[in-house]
Amino acid sequence: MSAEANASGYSRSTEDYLKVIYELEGRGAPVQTRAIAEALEIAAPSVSGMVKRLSESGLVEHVPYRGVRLTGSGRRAALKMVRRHRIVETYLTQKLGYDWDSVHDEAERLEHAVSDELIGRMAMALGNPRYDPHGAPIPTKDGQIEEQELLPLSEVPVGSMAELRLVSDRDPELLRYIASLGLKVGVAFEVIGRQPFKGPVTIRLPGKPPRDENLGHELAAALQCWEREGEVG
Amino acid sequence: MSAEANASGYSRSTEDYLKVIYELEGRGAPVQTRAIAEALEIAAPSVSGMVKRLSESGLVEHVPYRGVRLTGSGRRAALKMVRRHRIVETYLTQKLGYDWDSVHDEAERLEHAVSDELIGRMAMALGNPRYDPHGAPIPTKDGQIEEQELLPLSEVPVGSMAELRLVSDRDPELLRYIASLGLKVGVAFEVIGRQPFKGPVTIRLPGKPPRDENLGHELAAALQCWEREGEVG
DNA sequence: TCGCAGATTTAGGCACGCGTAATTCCGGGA
DNA sequence: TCCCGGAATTACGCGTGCCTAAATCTGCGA
Repeated sequence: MSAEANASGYSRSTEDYLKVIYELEGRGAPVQTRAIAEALEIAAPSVSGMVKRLSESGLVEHVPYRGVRLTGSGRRAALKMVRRHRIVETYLTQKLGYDWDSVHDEAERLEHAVSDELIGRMAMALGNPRYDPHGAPIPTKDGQIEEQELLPLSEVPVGSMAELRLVSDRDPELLRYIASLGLKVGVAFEVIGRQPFKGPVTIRLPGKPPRDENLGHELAAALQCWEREGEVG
Repeated sequence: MSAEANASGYSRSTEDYLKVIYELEGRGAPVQTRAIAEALEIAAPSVSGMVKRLSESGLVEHVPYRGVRLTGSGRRAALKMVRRHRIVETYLTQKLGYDWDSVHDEAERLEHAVSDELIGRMAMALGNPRYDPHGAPIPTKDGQIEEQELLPLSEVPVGSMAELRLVSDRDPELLRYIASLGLKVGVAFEVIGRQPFKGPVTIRLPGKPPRDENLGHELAAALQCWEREGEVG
C-alpha cells in the first residue's frame, strides 16, 4: 500500500466542509454554522469543532458567533473539489452511460479519490467541457469559474422564451421527472402562464405538436434559465 | 451530501486489511500479525487492535499468537476489493491512456470509492476482461477467481520457451524497466542461460534480429511465466 | 431597556485507527 | 528442562470527527 489518504492532502471531511462552505457562500456572505450543519447532516456542535480546526489550518476565517468565510487557499481547495465533482459527473454521463439523475452520489465519493492526473485525463477525453450534465460551470484547472446570469423559471416573465440552463444535481426524482417531460439543459420553451400565490407555471415545450406542462412553483424555482427576451416561436 | 462513507460499507482501513490478508494468505496458511504490519506499513500493535475488531465483525478468524484467516464473508469482501482494483487498473490503462507502471496508486485510492454499479459499467466497457494489465486474473462479480499455474522466470529451465504472464503492479521502476526491454504480458521468449548462485538469467527476445537480455535473479524471480515445453523458435 | 428565542459554543464522551513502551507468549537450542 | 529471541499482545495515549447536554451569545420585539 502506498497511496495518499486523499488526493488533495486534506481529509475527506475537510474536503466536504470546504465544498459546502463554498456553495453556501454565494457572493461572500459569511456562512452560518447551522447552514453547514444542515448541508452536511451533522450536529451543529460538530461543525463548531471542525470550523475551529479549519480555521487553524488557514482554510477559513471564523468570527465567533458570526460565521465563516473561505480564505484564498480554502477557496482554491473548494474549487478543486467542485471541478472534480463536475468532471466526474460529466465523465460518468458521457462515457459510461449514467443518467443525469444517478451521477451525484457516485461523484460525491469519487471526488475524494481521484488525482489531478486522472481529472486531467477525464477532462481531456471529454474535450475539456465547460459545463456538467446539469449545466453547472466547471472550474478550470487554475480555479476560474464562470458566473452565470440566470433566472429561476418561477421568475421568468410570462410570454417570453426561456432556455433551461442549470438544475441542481441533488434531487434524482426531480431530475427524472423533468427529463420525462423532455426538459434538459439547452431546451428552449415558452412561458405561457403563471398563477399567483406560488401557483404553477405553465410552459409550452417545442414538438409536433407543442406540449403544455404545468410545473409547481417549487419545481419552477429550481430550474435556472436564460431568458430570451423577445418574441415567441 | 448523501453518499455512503465507502461503497462496500466497510471502512477504508478494513478494506485495506482484508485485501492484504487475502494476498498474504496464499493457500490458507494463517497470516501473521507482523506480515500484515509490514504490508500496510503500520506498527504491529496497531494490527493487533484492528484484528480484534475485524474478528468481532466476523471478517477474520483470529487464533491469538497464531495468526488470522479470512472467514467466508471476509474473503468475499476481499475478492470484491481485488476485483475493483484490477478492473480500475485495466480501465485506466485501456481507456484513459495510463501506462501500466502508473496505475497502482490511482487504483489503490479508487478501489475504496467506486460502487458496484460503476465497476460493472467499467467492466462492460472493457468487454469483461479476465486479466488486468499486469496479467493478474480479475475475480468475477460473484467472487470466482482463476488459479494460475505459473513459474518464476528464475526457475524456468534453460532451453525452453516461456511467456510472461504476470508481474506485480507494486513496483513502477521494475515495470518501466521491463517494458523498456519490450517485455510485457503475453510476450514469449527463449530462456538461453542462467548462472548459478542467484546469477542472472539470459533470455532471447523475438525481433529482427532477436535480442538477448540479462536479467538479475531478483528481477527474474518477479516475472511469473508459462513454460512452453518444447522446442525453440 | 429587558427578556426571550434561536444560534453558537463549551464541556464531556465515544469509536476508529494509529503510535510507543512494557509485558507475555512461543518455539528452538543448550 | 531452561532460557532466550522474536512475535504478539496489553496498556496507555493521541488526533479526527462525530454526538448530547449545558452554557452563552446575539438580535429582535415588547
